[in-house]
Amino acid sequence: MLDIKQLRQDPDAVARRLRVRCFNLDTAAFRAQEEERRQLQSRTERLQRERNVRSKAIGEAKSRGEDIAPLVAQVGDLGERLKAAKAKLTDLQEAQHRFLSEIPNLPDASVPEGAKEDDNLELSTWGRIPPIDFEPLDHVDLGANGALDFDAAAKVSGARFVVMKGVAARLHRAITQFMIDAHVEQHGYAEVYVPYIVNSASLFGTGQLPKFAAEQFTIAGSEGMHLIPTAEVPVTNLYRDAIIDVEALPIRHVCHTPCFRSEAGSYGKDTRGMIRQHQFEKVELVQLVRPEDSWRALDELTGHAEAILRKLELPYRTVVLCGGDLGFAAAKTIDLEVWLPGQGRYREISSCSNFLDFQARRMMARYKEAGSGVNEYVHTLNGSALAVGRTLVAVLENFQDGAGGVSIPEALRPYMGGAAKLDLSTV
RNA sequence: GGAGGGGUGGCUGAGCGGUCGAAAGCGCUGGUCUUGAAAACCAGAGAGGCGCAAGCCUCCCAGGGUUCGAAUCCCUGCCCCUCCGCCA
Repeated sequence: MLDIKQLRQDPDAVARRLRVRCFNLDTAAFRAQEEERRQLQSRTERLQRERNVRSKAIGEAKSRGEDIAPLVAQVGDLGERLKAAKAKLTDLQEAQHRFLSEIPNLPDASVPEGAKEDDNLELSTWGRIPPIDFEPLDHVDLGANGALDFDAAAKVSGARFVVMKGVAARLHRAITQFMIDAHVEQHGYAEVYVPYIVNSASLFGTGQLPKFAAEQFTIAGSEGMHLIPTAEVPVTNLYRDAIIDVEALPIRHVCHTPCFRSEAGSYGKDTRGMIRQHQFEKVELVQLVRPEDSWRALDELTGHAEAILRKLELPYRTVVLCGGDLGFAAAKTIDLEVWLPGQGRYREISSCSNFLDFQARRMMARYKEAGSGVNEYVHTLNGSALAVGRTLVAVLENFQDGAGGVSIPEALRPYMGGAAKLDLSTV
């Protein structure tokens, strides 16, 4: 949620900045709504004041033992007028709130202009794309002997699911454990376990609602309950409606959850393999920090995600998302893209964002500034570190030996019973 | 699923038709004292909105209702706790 004061002060400036992310802000509508709200609010508050004053006078007269009948008679239809004014004001305020709720965050000044993925800006690359002297297979072919069973998944569930078997399932689990341990032991994150079903208030807090209801899986017959699209939602919302002890900042959580996405509107995109699934696992990093620390925190958090790729010896590049590719709540996002030999290109494996106070304002996550005692919004950040399924794909494709086997990166071996090689020929 | 008890400020918790936005304790902030800290003492401070300001308005889980007036009474919903049942 944007600061409405900033909008009131200079709607055109806000609109200009939103154009970087290809969002068109209707400033005329806002101004009209704001003018009406202002008038209605002051009228309603005048009526409220009058009621308060009169009622108080009646109370005082009564305590003195005087006859209150004439005073009560004087009140007349004040109550009715107040009720009517209040109802109109409530409607207007709700409309304004809805309007405000659907405006995305302002992109940071460093965010490049651009409408789509191709306009993202490469920042750096790491690792050497391995010279493969055979025709690399993609993960679907590598797992074709049953390790990655898309047909089984289609039978029990439908499209965009996978069944992993044997060594593939174990590798998936190993990757997860390895990543969580690294963040807890080396990067200073506190592990949390959270519900996979959340209420609407939580989805509103992180920005998935009201605008992106179609992208969520909603539990039928259970009012307002949704499967989480990412751990970001339950973890960040741990601090909804809270005034956090300043000593507790920065808060850093690592959380492993499945993620559920309807992928509405992505028909025909990435239909092969497990790049885009309705259900996938992710190890997520979430930070809540003091406002002055958030940009540094974004660099650090991105570094923590990068550290995983480096330990896994996976070549990758970092890109900064252009305005048009930026998520609703983010002020800036750095994506990590891993090299996939099977596709011959880089694919997103992590997305690290600074939301500034955008989410905090939606969920009233504050801390009390020492000294001044003023309540300030925290800044929130999160990033995948990493998406587990895509990491599995990257390991399989980058470490394939050309003979149906896959060597296991050093870092994962302790989690694979010490094995150095994966045999995918049978399950 | 059955029966009961609750939801009040950062936290605990009192209030149960009118100077109640709310006692008290803890925690917090400033001061006194101290070499410094702790303790003690004094003072301050709930959350949000509108307004240049003076100031005004809202908020005691949420939504309705009764009333001149609701934290307080009534209805509905949500959530929590205890006991019984069922259960990984």
